[in-house]
Amino acid sequence: MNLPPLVQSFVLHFGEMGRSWGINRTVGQIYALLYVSPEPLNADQIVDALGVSRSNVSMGLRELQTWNLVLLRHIPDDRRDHFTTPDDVWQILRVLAEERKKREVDPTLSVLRELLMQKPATAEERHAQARMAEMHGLIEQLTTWYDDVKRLETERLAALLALGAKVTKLMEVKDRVIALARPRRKENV
Amino acid sequence: MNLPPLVQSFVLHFGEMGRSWGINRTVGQIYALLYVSPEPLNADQIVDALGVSRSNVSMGLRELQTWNLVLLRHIPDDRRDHFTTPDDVWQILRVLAEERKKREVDPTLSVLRELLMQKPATAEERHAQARMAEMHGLIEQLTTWYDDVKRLETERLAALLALGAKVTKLMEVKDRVIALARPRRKENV
DNA sequence: CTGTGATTTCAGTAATTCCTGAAATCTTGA
DNA sequence: TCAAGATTTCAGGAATTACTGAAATCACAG
Repeated sequence: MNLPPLVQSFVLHFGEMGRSWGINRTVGQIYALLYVSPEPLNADQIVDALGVSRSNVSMGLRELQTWNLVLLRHIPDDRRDHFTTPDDVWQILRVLAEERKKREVDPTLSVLRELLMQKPATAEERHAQARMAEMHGLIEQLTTWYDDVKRLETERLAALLALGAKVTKLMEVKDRVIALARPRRKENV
Repeated sequence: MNLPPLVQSFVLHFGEMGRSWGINRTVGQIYALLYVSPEPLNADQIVDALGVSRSNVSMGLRELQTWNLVLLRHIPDDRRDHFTTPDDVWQILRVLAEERKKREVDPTLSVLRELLMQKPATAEERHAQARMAEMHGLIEQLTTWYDDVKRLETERLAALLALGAKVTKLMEVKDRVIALARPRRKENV
């Protein structure tokens, strides 16, 4: 591996971290390298930088493309493909969230739905199904929220984050205002 | 494996899913089994249910305990340890979020901080550092939000989720009210 | 203490995943 | 159409991770 020390540390860290992210070392390293690189890189440059085989880089880039984490750039008068990452980190976050949901959450949701349709044959199965229903309910709430929030422009999303838990204060205020506006019923929202 | 069909499907799914979650098949299966089981189970019952070796179960339970995903229950007049999962799914979610943050986010944050302290030697390193700063900023915003929100009681958290993107509407209203209250300055928040 | 049963450890093996070099395929300029 | 360069595929070996059975350790009732 032949990289400036700062970049190398970053790349190595991402390589190791890849483990807990479900991608292999090389894929993690390629991503990190492209992320910090000032220019798009072609496959051979990645080979040189990381010291892994050409074919490994090819497979790694492929995987990153299926994750939509990498962009293809054409450089004039150069036949080779060059790669970058999107440069807006919020955009990267969105893509990452979407892909992880697709891989980690959606399949589970669909299995749960399927199992919840079946008729339990025993008390044990009935209990199991009740537990699955709880899990299903939670996941559905989370994904509904996510689908809702992911549409926000970055500006608003950031504002929402900045507000954090203080949002609940806002909700209380809203409830009070509404209560004032129509004071006849007690339980209104 | 010797389980009612409904439970078996669920357990098998979690075993497979474990891959993309950084845990191995057995660990995923043990967790799923405990999650749907009406009673706490001891290690031998898990062995029977899943058809894996006793030592594998022992290691799996160990890992689940380091994740804080499993509870130890003592059954009167029984020397063997029995295991369950917390039964509140929201609680499970909290634990999961906390653990994943600890494993997947915190190490990266600390590496980034460290690298950002160093002096860049070249233009390339300067650019890399700028990119790292962007990433660091985003992660910090997210974790600040998370630290804030995780303290909410389940009630409020659920209300917040239900509101979803509509929160921004609320924020607009707030801004308008404030603008009305002090109309002299334009850019106020 | 001691004996019984429960649990963990660990070395070896099985299974899986990763990576490579060689060959095949694709792409494009001449 | 061909040749040169670029990229991908893939079989096999390397590295890593998962799992097992046997032995060690632990916990506690008698």
